[in-house]
Amino acid sequence: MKPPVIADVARAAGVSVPTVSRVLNGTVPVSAERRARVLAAVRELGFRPNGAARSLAQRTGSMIAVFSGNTTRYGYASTIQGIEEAARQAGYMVVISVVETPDATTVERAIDHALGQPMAGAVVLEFDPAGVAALASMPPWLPAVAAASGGSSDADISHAYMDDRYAAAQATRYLLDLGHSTVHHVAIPSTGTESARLLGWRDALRDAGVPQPPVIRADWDPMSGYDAGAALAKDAGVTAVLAGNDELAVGIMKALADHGRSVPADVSVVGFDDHPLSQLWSPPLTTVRQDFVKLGHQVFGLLLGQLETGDARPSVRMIPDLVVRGSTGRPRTA
Amino acid sequence: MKPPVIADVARAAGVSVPTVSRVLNGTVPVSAERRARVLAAVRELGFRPNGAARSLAQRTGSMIAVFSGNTTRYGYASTIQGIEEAARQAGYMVVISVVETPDATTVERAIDHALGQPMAGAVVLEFDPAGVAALASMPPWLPAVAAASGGSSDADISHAYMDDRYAAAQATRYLLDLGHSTVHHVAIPSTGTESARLLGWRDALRDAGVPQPPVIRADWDPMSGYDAGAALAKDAGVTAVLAGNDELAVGIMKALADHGRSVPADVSVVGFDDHPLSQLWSPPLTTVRQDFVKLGHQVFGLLLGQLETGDARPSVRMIPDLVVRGSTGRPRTA
DNA sequence: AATCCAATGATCGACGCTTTCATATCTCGA
DNA sequence: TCGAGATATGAAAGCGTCGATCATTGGATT
Repeated sequence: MKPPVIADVARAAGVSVPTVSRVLNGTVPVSAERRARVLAAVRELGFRPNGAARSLAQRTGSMIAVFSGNTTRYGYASTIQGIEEAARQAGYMVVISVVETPDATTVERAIDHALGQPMAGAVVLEFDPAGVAALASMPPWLPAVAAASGGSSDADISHAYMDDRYAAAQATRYLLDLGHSTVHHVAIPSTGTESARLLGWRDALRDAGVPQPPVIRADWDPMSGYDAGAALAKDAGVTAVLAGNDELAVGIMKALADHGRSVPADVSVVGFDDHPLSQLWSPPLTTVRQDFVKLGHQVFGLLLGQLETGDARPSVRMIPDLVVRGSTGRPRTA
Repeated sequence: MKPPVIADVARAAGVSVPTVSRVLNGTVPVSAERRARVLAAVRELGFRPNGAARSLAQRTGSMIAVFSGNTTRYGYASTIQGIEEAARQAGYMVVISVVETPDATTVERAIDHALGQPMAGAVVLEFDPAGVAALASMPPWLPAVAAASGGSSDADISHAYMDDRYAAAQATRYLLDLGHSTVHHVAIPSTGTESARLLGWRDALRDAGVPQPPVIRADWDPMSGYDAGAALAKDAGVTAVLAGNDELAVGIMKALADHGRSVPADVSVVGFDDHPLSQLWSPPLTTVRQDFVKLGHQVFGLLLGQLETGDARPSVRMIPDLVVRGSTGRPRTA
């Protein structure tokens, strides 16, 4: 049992192959009568044009590759969802290419693999070192854009980015304004240089002329937030923490609670991302809301523009906003 | 600037086009010296075979389509990750095709779109009505498998499934054994028939000869769990709740807390899925652990077997296990 | 040294679709 | 009524790759 091809349709409709093609693509007028015959044949046979042949003939694909790290993380999954929605709208399919580590072999393998297929363009999720490496290895002839958090490493490529540096500074200032003498930071893994969130936190502390506590490094696992929180809990001087993301914030809060320090009475905690569960926490988490789905829409829009006009669009900046909930308050002594 | 083609490589290496093809595919012996020249040319030009031409010529793709609902939900995202890992291992790319609703138009569009590309096979995430509908519309010539939770609607297609019915019954019995007089259930959206989780819950209650409270219907949004929890909180007779998933459980627990009922002292709550954050809750959530990543591996294995041997593999059953943490305990009066 | 048999390289179509290009048909104004 | 222009349609030529068929070379055999 094989799928029907265009010749089968042509035969069934009693027309030539190109005529069928013209009806399907609607570029050239076809008489109403033949058009009807063709459409009827298409429906009857359940014909679906062969994408491989199609992209071979018009030397352009209708798929876009998304290079991403672990797709189960909230920010990644949401951004991909946004890209997929926008792509589907525009008639493109999304191919996921996971790049787990930034080493050359892994990156090359992923790119080779993806670009072995007929791709119209690529979106790189430049949220981690692997993304940065992938971006650096993109072949020049492939239209590509990047979604980033806090600026891109590659100025030649247009990108949509969350201004996390600005937002982190804002969140830090908010804590400072509440009366906290300083703010600690538990950082997510960096993209090679320091994460924009860390940079913004540092900016705010510097501008306020406040001492900078040492950065606590965590990985993507919420449990590493727990470990960081446990360390923080032992230091009575800690009254405010900016977490690199909500998962980490949750781990931190749990550790704090387990060590007898209450949130927000003893310690204020601010997260990052506005994870769907963060508002259901006790207390509800104050966090920096990131609209990743919209970021996905935007970055795909950039790519689409590039695909249609041929030249790159200027980058798009998105500003996350602070959502104040129950996990932050004035320090005891203020 | 255009990507190099095989003819460019042949010219650069001073050999014929088929020779390059043979070096690349390694089917027929080629002299060591020419082979070296070809490989050098490939590397230098950055040549990558055109997938469209390739799949057209050998009429088989190296991509597999995954039909899924909203990809940001934990179970979906994790399963897709598992599929992607296994597929990458085996040299396949994963194409995401989101089917948002079960209506014919949406399903047809998604399938048309995906199958327009050269697909080797398809995996359907049969976790919701949209998945069921997608499965029903799969063309017969495409090798397809399904990942399901609690049995598949289609006996002709091999599937890997979590035995949620069994697991839900087990979890319910666990609560009953703790001394609760009955167990309430907040259900996730069903797949057309009732969800396996609901069925298992009902099994356990029936077998125990215990009255079945009315089912509370929720959707995928954690906030709908909150609403359900608020309703439950008003009924003093409620001492145990089996939630359709962890997100819902979190919402329920929050509502319970907001209404002055403590967990687990007043009400025991059991979740489903073992979401990464559920152990960091206060109290840590007792839940039914589902290894979705492994489910993804398994279901891809099924597809791969089918692709290689041509005939379908028997279905694979996976048994989730109950993880007892802090959100459950004996009822006050027991 | 002549013949035959590997071993290896080159030529020649598919594959399914799009896209010139040429042809048949038709319309309309002079 | 006839020719020019417009228009629908068909024939043919790729798109980049792979597989089968042919042609060639070198060496081994007698």
